[in-house]
Amino acid sequence: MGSEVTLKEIAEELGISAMTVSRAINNRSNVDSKTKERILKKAREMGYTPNHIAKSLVSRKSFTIGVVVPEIAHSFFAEAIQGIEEVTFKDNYQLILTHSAEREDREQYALQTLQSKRVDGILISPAETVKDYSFYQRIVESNTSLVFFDRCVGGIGASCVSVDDQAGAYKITSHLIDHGYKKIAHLYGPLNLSISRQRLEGYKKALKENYITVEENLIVESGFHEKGGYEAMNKLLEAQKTSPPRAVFAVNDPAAFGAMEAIHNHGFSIPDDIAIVGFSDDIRAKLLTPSLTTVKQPAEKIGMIAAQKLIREIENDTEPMENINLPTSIVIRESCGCSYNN
Amino acid sequence: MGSEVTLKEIAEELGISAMTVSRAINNRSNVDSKTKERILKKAREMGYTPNHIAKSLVSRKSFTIGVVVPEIAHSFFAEAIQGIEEVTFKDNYQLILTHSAEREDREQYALQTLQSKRVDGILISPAETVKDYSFYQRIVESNTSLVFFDRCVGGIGASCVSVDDQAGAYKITSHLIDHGYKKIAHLYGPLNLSISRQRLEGYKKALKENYITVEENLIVESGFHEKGGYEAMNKLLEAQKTSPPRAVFAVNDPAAFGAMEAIHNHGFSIPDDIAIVGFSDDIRAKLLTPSLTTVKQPAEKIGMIAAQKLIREIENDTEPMENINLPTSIVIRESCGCSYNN
DNA sequence: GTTATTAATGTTATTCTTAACATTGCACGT
DNA sequence: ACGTGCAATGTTAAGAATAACATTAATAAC
Repeated sequence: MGSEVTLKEIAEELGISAMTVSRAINNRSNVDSKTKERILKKAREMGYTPNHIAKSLVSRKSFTIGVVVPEIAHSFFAEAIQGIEEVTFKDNYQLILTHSAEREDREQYALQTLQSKRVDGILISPAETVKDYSFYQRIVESNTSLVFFDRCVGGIGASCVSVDDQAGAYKITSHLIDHGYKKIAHLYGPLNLSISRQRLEGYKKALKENYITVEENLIVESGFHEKGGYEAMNKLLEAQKTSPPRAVFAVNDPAAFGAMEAIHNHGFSIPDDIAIVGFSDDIRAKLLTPSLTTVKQPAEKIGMIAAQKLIREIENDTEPMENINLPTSIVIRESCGCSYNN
Repeated sequence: MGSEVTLKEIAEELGISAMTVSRAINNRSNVDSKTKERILKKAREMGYTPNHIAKSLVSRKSFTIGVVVPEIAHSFFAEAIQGIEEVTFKDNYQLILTHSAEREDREQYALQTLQSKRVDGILISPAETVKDYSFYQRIVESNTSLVFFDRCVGGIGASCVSVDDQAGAYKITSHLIDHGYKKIAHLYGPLNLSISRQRLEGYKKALKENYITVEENLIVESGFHEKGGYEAMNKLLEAQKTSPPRAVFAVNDPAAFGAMEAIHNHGFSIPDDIAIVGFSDDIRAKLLTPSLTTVKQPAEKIGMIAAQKLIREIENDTEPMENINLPTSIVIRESCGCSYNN
């Protein structure tokens, strides 16, 4: 934050008041066109840059949006952030980016900092470990706009933009059933997050509608990451040693990647012995051998729509709370047992 | 930016001055411990959050760092950003993230906005189209710390953190030569960026040291992205129809991905007909068939070191300008012709 | 020629916090 | 008892910009 030129300094140079300079620079009416030109010229010469900090203090508006994600370097979030930036850039908002590393304490710290910076609104995808929602509640009550994306927390009056997780899970589980598989396992995510619950529901619904009994011992918690997927799948294969599941639906692609490794390590072949599908369409899904059949989430679009919703809530007090679910599509590749070219 | 509690309001509630409240909250000495407790209790009750905007105005320091990248969703930059955030988080700086979409006008606009927001420093990886460096010059002169990362611009007195591109290019080209390949092409990036020039130099150096003539018609511009790599490789294969190159060194992995597609489309096999190597170790490199031999850049580490350097420059006026080159390592996979397991 | 009107510009106060200086009041030494 | 010293607290101004109100000067209207 170098020493910068101020309106007052321009005014002194020209022997006029700071107010007139302010008016000229903000292109208000009621400034003589000659004066205005003199001012703009001098401002350029002196290298004036408006001070948004002072502006924000006066206007009580920062044109800044806080973003909190569990991981920046995960392709879904990186793409979502890119979508968010695309929208906020157009509307002249800046982005303060923080990441929680899936830790509740870091997330709370980040939220506090964002409030101190007086962001106009917050976009958040909560850490998977978060149990205490009172923090979100307080933010909403404090009159800072808050929009969840991807991972939603209901019941606190904040909007959420996500995909129709249940429908996506239902569709891809049905696809496994269409292959003729009966013994289908599910690796589920943290149940405090609605996306995990929704995907679990979609899985169960597909089984029930096809008269397949839901077996609780085929439903194992994996979390959202490779390691958890690997461990969960190992556990499942150890427990079901005599008759492993014929197919697996993992809560997301990273968990599926981990599970695939476990399946290989147990000497099974994918998809001939065990088929597997994921959820996300991670950038790596199509490159694996075999490539992973999965549910495509429009990550960038989720980011864009969430940002648009947030900006509307910031700029319009009567904007209603809303849950927006974008449609998913299933991406058929090899790991489900379909033959696949490309 | 909701209506928030101020120091003054706390002070009025307690019938004391705002200054004392400020002192208590900032844990200064010279506040009676009983008073302090009363203040902290009341502040908690009233839900006080310090106003960093007002603080910044007084202290002329924002504890904010601007980051400008060409693309957020490219794995290298996503990882670098994660590294940056890791460091800035520890030192209590916040990150304002912008992306230029490889466009000079957007980059300049972003830089202007960052200056308006009075960031304490800027980390930038310039867009590949940038021709005019006077903008960077002015930022440095205006006394805002500026550190380049990955893509450097020399001669304007700003530090840069990158990898030793020339050495990396030299190593991987030498590896191709060790395979016995003689006719080795290079797809190069925008030459206004030093990383492109350095990699080109490393390539040439390896050829020369091995008494292989550098043939200009084997050196084709591809840019940094899939599409450019695809087109450049096509062009090369059309031009050299009778005797295609035996191996290709692409300026980065995305360009290599594009080139691989072009090679396949021409009916050649990788690596048996044409070997190819890249630079970056993109998250997808190991998953391709064949997997891509490449130069590993420690993306997250580059981000961390760049952030550390910037913070040192912000906090210490005498911190010297410095070019930091992190070592690269080559990652042997299949596309170079090595057999490879894993 | 005098007043009404309005465009152009200026002044003051405000946003929230804190640095710098000012004041109060108590304990202590002699 | 009286100033000294210091801890605790208060007051004022500053930081950059702007809203709200105030003033000036010039033109228009009669």
